[in-house]
Amino acid sequence: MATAEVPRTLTDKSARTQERIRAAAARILSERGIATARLGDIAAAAGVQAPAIYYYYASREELIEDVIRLGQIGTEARVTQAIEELDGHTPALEKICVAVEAHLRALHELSDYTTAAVRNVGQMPTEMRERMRADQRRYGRVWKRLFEQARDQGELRAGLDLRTAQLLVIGALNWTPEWWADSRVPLETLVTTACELTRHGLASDPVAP
Amino acid sequence: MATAEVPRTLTDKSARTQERIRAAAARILSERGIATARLGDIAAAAGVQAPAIYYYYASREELIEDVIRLGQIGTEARVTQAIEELDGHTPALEKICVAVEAHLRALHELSDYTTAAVRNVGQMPTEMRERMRADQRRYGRVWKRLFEQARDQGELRAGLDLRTAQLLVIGALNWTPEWWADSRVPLETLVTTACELTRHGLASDPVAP
DNA sequence: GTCTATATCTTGATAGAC
DNA sequence: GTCTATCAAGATATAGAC
Repeated sequence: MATAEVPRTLTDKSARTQERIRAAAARILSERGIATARLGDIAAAAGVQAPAIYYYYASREELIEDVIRLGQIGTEARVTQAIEELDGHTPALEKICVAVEAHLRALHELSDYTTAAVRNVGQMPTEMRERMRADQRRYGRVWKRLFEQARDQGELRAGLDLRTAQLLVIGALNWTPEWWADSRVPLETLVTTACELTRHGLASDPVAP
Repeated sequence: MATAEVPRTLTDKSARTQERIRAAAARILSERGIATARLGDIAAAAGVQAPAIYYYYASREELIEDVIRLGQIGTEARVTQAIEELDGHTPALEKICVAVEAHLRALHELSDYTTAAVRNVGQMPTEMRERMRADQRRYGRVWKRLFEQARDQGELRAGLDLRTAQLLVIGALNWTPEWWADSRVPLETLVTTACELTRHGLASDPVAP
């Protein structure tokens, strides 16, 4: 975690203040884009003055990167855990559905961090993006493995371009923060619809209900 | 078109310069986000100095809004035209595929305007977003009609939430600018994969190849 | 029509008091 | 640890020459 060099324990006031700042930054980043997220606004939302942020972070960029990274890692953790909890004999296509559900729930249930990460991926300055690349690739490989398993077990429709299909599915999920909050649709409906679309979209055979 | 109040014909130098400025803004907005798009960079890309922009636009915001609106309208025009060119007896599900293809081609073939529009939808300041809402709703209704037709003709799987399915499909397409440029996949592969996923994802019956 | 020069405003960041 | 006060940088926007 990229904090300033001030040593301190997890139980004191300081840690709570940093958490407030981080959470405020996550909320603002999840609503607006990186560039419109002003330090002053973040500080106000956290109930401190702007300079207080510099006690915890060396720069605005460091704070933003911390938030996005936490969101990224949090999503991966959720999805990975959901998959690992599955029975060893679960069909690969079913695993993909579980990943779809976990990714969606991370985005909309877990916290502002995940939404902040997704909505700002394309807006990161170059160096930040490069530092983040390793995390992104690792998460991408989680999905890649699922798709390869499904293909190897003959569950995918023949001729499907694996990588393209994978990125289209993830894209459908990652775009949901742009519209779901305004919609009157319950999260359950979003989850089941996304699973249905994905399963039938990818499956080689008509899918049992 | 939101230009300044200086009257002039379409054939003179002035119109060409404005077009250069607008195109430069579109390119920069399609690469970075709204907030990192500096007026100076746009001017440089257009081959003028920053103050020259104010001969054509009253403010930075007006220029950006012009670009996004053109992209939005351009996408809708492409999709609408592609659908209207179809034979009257085309199945509704096939129409949706044509819309998917047209939307993707508008994004990746047509111009920077469309990509600029999609990548910056979520970053617009409040008032700009409100002014743009009518255009967005109109485009949404184009898709909505397609989905309703498909449902009414029994081509959609029963129990599918129409609006959610529609927004997931469009989301998958709108997210492609985040990754497709780096990918080594030809546009044709992207188009056919997206059509396949959509068709099988939505269809009530196994789809003929 | 487009430029140079400059005014003005916003915001990230620092200094130092408490 | 957090604040007030302030600086420095960078951006939008304007004035006025050409």
